[in-house]
Amino acid sequence: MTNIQQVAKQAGVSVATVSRVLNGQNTVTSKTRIKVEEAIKDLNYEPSMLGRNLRNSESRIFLILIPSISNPFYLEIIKGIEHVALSQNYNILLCETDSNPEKENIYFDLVKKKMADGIISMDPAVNIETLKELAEKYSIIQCSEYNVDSGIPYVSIDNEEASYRAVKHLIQIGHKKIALMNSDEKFLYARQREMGYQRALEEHGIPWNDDYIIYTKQLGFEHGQQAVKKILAIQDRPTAIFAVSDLLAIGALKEINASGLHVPNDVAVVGFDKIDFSSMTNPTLTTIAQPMYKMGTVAGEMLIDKIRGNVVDSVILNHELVLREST
Amino acid sequence: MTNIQQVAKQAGVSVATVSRVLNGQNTVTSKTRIKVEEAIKDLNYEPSMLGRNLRNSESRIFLILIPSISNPFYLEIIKGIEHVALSQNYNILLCETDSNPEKENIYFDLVKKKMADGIISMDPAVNIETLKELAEKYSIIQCSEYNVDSGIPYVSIDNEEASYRAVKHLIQIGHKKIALMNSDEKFLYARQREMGYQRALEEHGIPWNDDYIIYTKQLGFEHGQQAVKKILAIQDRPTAIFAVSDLLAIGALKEINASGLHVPNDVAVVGFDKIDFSSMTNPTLTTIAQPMYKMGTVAGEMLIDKIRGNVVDSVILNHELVLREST
DNA sequence: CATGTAAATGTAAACGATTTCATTTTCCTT
DNA sequence: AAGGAAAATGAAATCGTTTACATTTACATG
Repeated sequence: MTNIQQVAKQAGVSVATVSRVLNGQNTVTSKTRIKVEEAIKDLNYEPSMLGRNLRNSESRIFLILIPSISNPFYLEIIKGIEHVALSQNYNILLCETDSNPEKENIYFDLVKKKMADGIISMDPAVNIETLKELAEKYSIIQCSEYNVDSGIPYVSIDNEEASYRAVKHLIQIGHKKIALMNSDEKFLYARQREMGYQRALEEHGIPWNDDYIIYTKQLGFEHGQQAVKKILAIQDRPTAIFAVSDLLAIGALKEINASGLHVPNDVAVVGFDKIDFSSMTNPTLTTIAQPMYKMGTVAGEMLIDKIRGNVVDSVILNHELVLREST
Repeated sequence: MTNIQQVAKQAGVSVATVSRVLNGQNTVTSKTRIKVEEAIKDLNYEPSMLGRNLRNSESRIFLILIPSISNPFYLEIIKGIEHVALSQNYNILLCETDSNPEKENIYFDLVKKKMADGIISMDPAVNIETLKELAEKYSIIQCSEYNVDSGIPYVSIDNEEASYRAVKHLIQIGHKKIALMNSDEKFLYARQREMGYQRALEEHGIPWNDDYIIYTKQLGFEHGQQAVKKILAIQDRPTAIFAVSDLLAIGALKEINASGLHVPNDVAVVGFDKIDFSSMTNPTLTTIAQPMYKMGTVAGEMLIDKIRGNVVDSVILNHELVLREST
């Protein structure tokens, strides 16, 4: 493996000069620059990031924490992050935590060991105390999932408002018996979305019905199936369901179909996230579109800013209600 | 940031001893080991991977090349790779190439720059010449998608046999007019699966019909929709479709439903890959299960072997036909 | 107690880049 | 041609580890 010394020797200059050429500094005569460039080509030289990283005390790697790689919602965000990262010569290390603290710690260690320059956390189950502690010494951004008290900058949408709009839509097309398929209330977004649901009902004078709110442990397809069974079994059956995730909604869709009921005639369904698959179901799913790609790019930019030592502010992005066949 | 020097000073030993404690070498007295461990705790010391990586000339990072992060097929493989990687203190850098040579090169450069210790390529569109060249100097494994001539070790399944089994299943349940929804023939797996299709037909004396073979540009949902439209428009309409990817099959499913036909009564559908979503569709999809997780772990182990300088052999894993509602 | 051997520890040189500061070269001015 | 300022280049330190080799320590043996 050829190194910078050998290039310097071949070109008849010092390593400092080679380094300057490598980094495009303009204090190099074009004559010597050419000499160096030829030497680089002759020797097939590729500068080692290992040396450079040590010297610069950086790894040029972002850590991205996601609960599950199988949830398509995150993929689009990741693409956004990646775009920004690559453009600034960063790379991303994808870390699936499975909401498992042990795995989480493996990845946190990575930043302590200087293997990563910063973290973008999208894990709602992340140990917020650990994260806070880490944020004192390292650059961290929360994306989509966040915790205000932590003081860690975040990028997200207005969950309360989005949820309000979704439920209002159901009300406007004539529904009064609207179920909420929520995830665990320990998550901020779950509480926010429930508040939006509540506000929409109140505003239209629809009485509150505890039975209409079902909590699921996770956001997966199967959990949607299970939850909808409970909903369909309610005596005064709801005519509409608002699910806080597309995967839940798709699970519901499938189960409603299976039970012989028709979507949207018997039961209307609204999802949340606008994942790719939400347009592939039968019927296609009305859903709240989060600007996922944008969220990714913003998070990426925020992290770079933070790494550079700047103060960064949290950002709230706009969402959108996408009307499709399920309502 | 505290370094090994400071720990050594605090513990009253040399850096060599600290390093030995860090790496669990047994030539250290338990008395001094304890001294060192206390110093580490006192100073909150975390060894820097940057120094260590430079010294060891390694990055402890795997590069994983996938065409598209959105295709769930790859996710399961990645989980397998990750499992092995973590257990051996490696981390994975996920690289979505979009089958774009430019992006591919960005990532290839990473291994040249020592930012990665090896590559697992799953991209069928990878530039095989570049890969071959790279494989002379660096550790590379092909996973799922491969090229025999390249001489680069691979792990995959027997595509021809899998395809044969899928088509045979359709024949056995009474179908004679079986369409093949294939991807571009430039891919080895596409040619292999077509051969299996052909063999099954021949073996059962079913005449070949060129019209029944449709090629799609990509493996996405929309491509399945488009392709199935062509198939349904054929005069002598097929009663069964074998699609070489679940996403294609799911697209077909949706479109067949939309056209008022029934699956499997009017048209039976078989997919390939057993992605998570294939059990969420209506009806659920009969498909070929590839041992994706296993493929990942094997690929990971092969790569580690290769990095260590061993000779590694290619591996063919078993597949499985999963019967569900669509046939 | 001296001696030899094995075990424990230390010294210093890598690894491969960047960068500060010192030195040399260039080139303009008189 | 001499002098001086500015530009180009070089020498050497530095980043934080690991490890080959040298040295010291511990301990058993005669």
